[in-house]
Amino acid sequence: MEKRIRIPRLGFQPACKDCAAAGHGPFCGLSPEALAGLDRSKSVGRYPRGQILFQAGARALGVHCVSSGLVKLYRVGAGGREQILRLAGPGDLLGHRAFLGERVHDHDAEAMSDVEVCFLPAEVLTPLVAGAPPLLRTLLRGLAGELAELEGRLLERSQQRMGGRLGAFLLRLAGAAEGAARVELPFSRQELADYLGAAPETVIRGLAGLVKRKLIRLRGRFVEIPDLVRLRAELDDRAA
Amino acid sequence: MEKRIRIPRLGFQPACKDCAAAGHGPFCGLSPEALAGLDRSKSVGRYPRGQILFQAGARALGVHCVSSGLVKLYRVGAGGREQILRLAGPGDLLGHRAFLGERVHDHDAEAMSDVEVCFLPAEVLTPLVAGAPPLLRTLLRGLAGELAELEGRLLERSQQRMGGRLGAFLLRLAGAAEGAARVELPFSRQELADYLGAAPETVIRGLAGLVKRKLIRLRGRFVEIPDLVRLRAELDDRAA
DNA sequence: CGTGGAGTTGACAAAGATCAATACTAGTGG
DNA sequence: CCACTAGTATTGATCTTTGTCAACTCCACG
Repeated sequence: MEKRIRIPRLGFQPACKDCAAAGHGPFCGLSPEALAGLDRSKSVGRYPRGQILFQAGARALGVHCVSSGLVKLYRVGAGGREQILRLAGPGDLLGHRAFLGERVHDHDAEAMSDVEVCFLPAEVLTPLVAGAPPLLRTLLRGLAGELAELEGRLLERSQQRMGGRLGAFLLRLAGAAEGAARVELPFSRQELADYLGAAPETVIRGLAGLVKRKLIRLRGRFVEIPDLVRLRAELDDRAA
Repeated sequence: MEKRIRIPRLGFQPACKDCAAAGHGPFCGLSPEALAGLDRSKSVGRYPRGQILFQAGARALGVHCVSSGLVKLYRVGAGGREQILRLAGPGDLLGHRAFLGERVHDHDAEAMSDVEVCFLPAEVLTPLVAGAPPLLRTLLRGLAGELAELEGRLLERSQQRMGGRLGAFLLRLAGAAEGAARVELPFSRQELADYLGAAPETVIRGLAGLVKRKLIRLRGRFVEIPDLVRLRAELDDRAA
């Protein structure tokens, strides 16, 4: 998001304190010793434009920190279209979410320009995190999870129409149920619309569409899903 | 997100360990002593449906944890329409973002049903966070910031059309500049579309529209904004 | 000069928004 | 127990925005 990429072509290794000095790095508040420690344990990679840094599904082996250039983080939706979730510029972290939260990357990272990226391996970070109070670890995990969910909704919003979004939402409500399910909508129609980002009428028509295709039945505030497997399948097929 | 609200009408104070036992609370991994400590320092509030727990702009005085019922977190867009960002059910935290990150709530919280909500005041939490390694604090702050940004994009996506979203994006690129600005789009048109969640043609037409209204000028990859104030004003006015 | 890829424009189709009318439903007061 | 009313849900008609597909332009590069 910053003005522009200046490749420091003098030093071999960018020093963390330079990133921190720029003011936007994640390590701003750290002591000089801590920064020097980071410098010792990190490695630096240079990647050409177009290079993939990691892909969804891969385990996080550590955390990246962009030194120069821009990296795009994106998810690929059903139709193969990308949703760019975030741009990471100098001082921004990559892969921290997977590392802190859930083990596995849920998006891809690709260099949009030639980039220089520092890498802090798990060996360095794990003890740091392990030593923290459990409450904080829990908070980190929680925030990572919220972020993942929100990114999912952003993807959904741009790449699915109402039917698909509704179906996905109902499946989330149904949770891990098998076979059939009966879920209570915690919402008025207006609120459902506010959640899904649409007009109430559109939501109602979406529901009506699912009913017509016999994927759900409406019983007031309750929704019956006679066949979860079929609903899931229909959603995967096309944007439904 | 869970099945339904059961108000435990026996005990006066819900115990944290009960939340944790349910498996989804944020305090699952904590030791029994730690949980008991939380119980001692927390207070419990009961609110009727429709009650506002906090509003955007208010300082976070601590962190809430839902014990029973459902709370909706939402932002209100320009036209007064709500975008629901998250539903918080039993075991979910509220207001942690503002507390950990930025001081001030950036969304409202309202009880969707009668709710029971525990409150952990800042006095209890601050020392806990203050004692943590700075790196973790930084990570927490970073994640909180990412969430805020993403929520902003979700709101934008549902409540603004292409012109507005483009304008907002350009203003973000321009950053704190005054008067006029000239920003470089770090994207191809296709990538810009992937970022904004639209077809490339729609993006181009959106840009063309802004050009026609003389709010921007296109110079290849660069965009000139002759009058930032005017652009901002137009965006605020209507969904533009 | 071609040639290929990105960018742009136009014509048309589809999804969604908006506005107005109608149907439900739950609560209220006879 | 029956209207009556207010609020919510639903439906229909119509308009706007966006997506899709195809043509065409504009460079950059060989």
